[in-house]
Amino acid sequence: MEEKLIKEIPKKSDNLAQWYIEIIKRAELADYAPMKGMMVIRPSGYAIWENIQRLLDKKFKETGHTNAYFPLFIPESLLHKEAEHVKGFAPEVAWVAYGGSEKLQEKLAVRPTSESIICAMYSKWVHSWRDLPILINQWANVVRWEKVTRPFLRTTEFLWQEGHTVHANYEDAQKEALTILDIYKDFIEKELAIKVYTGEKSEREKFAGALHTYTVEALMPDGKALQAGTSHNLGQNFAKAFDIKFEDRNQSLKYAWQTSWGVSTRLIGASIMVHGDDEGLIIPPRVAPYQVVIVPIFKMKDRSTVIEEGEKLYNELKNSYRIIFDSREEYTPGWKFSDWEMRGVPLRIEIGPRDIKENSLILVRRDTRKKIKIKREAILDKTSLLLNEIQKELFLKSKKFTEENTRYPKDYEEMKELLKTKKGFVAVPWCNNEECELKVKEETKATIRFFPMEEEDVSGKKCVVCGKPAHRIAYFARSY
RNA sequence: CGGGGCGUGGCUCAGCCUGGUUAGAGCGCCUGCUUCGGGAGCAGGAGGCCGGUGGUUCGAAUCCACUCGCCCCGACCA
Repeated sequence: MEEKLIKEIPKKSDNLAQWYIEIIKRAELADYAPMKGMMVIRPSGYAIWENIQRLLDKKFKETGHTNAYFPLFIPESLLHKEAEHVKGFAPEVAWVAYGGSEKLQEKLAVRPTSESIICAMYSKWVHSWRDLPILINQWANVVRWEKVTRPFLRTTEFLWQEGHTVHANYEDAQKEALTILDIYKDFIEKELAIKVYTGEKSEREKFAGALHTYTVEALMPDGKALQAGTSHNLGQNFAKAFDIKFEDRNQSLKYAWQTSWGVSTRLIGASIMVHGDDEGLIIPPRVAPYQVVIVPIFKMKDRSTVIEEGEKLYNELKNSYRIIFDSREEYTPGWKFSDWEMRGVPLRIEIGPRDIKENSLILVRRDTRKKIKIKREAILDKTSLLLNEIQKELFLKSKKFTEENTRYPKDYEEMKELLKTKKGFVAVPWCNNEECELKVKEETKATIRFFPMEEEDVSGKKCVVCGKPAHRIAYFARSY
């Protein structure tokens, strides 16, 4: 039992990076495509994404957003309209220069994000204050020519949603950006069971062309932070560049205020890393492709009875849960146990002659791997109860880890020591000076991940690096 | 993009240093029988232009050059 069953995969605790890519391949979430930096999201991985889409999309709709779809290609001239934006994305844009054998008059960028093409359309659609707000989201793929790639965490092409909204004033845009930030936090904590911090990005780290960038940051088991989602108040930067103007109630012409925000398939990567263990994946019940697996156990003479009872059980549960009945005969029960554990199915039901005779069932939680014997008739209640408990406890575990690895050093020396030995987040008073930020980066490789949303009182406190009066609390960490 | 490592059946690898008939193992896969409450057993079987290109040689998985891909560690990013 204590012996490691998954062969050929390093222990998560020994080598997170290796474990991560091996488990993705073994659990068939994704596979490497024959092009550099690209992957195929296989059915098991895509099912998680579909669950993420379904749950998030519902929240977007509830808050007044609608979906649309904009083109994959962006003419070079459009991409260049907002100066900061181009500068930020230029190194990682893929270009189309030919249509068939004809050289194009103007190169087309494969969208690295869609601000420019969407803003070009918005400038046609926005005329009056009555046209506002525009609250559009799109589910799409984008391409960024990254140098270093990792499945789900950073690939050349990835799937995401990007919301793009237009408002009549700063306050409305700001409110939108923060509403979305809350949706992201709530979603990641409740559905993906990952503890996150929310905060604002520093000038250096903010989105190219944004006024404010807000972020949702999660801590991975190796102590590195992962940006799990971002929400930007774009101010009027894009409106000015793309000429998005409207006439307000007082008949004066105003530039519009905008936001954009997104989360990507990176969330799947975060979930894999945060919850998995040496036996494989642990997928939070709320997004698991299969929430329950039924494994029948039988000797040949019991076969038909057990299969029959198993099917009955399956039929009872199939309308309430995503469930699979693994009646394959070419594998032994023990093999199936390990296989489904590796694939991260949160709950397993074992049914065999003994259970049928005793009118009972064995349930096994993926996270604790504890066997629980229950009355046959309690199965609906118990399934619901256990899935909820697993979901909750996965989050509590993530929360505990994140909080235990968030530290408050007294001075710069201690901060450097913590970043070197313990990793995780360090929260320190900060002067808002980029020089100090760069110094920390140089000496510790850590960057400012965010300034927390809940403003802390820093009066009388001094910047941990330079000793000048502090403006805010900053959370530093090494990051993905 | 710099430093390091690795490419040999589906997977993990041996063979390479010191070139020489038919390229090996374990796992997986296929067939059959027996099994089945934590990765079952036996018997038989299929599957490989040794990442690619070029060179050296009578002869290359093995030596040389180039190239592509993947992983790890650093500089940039969801």
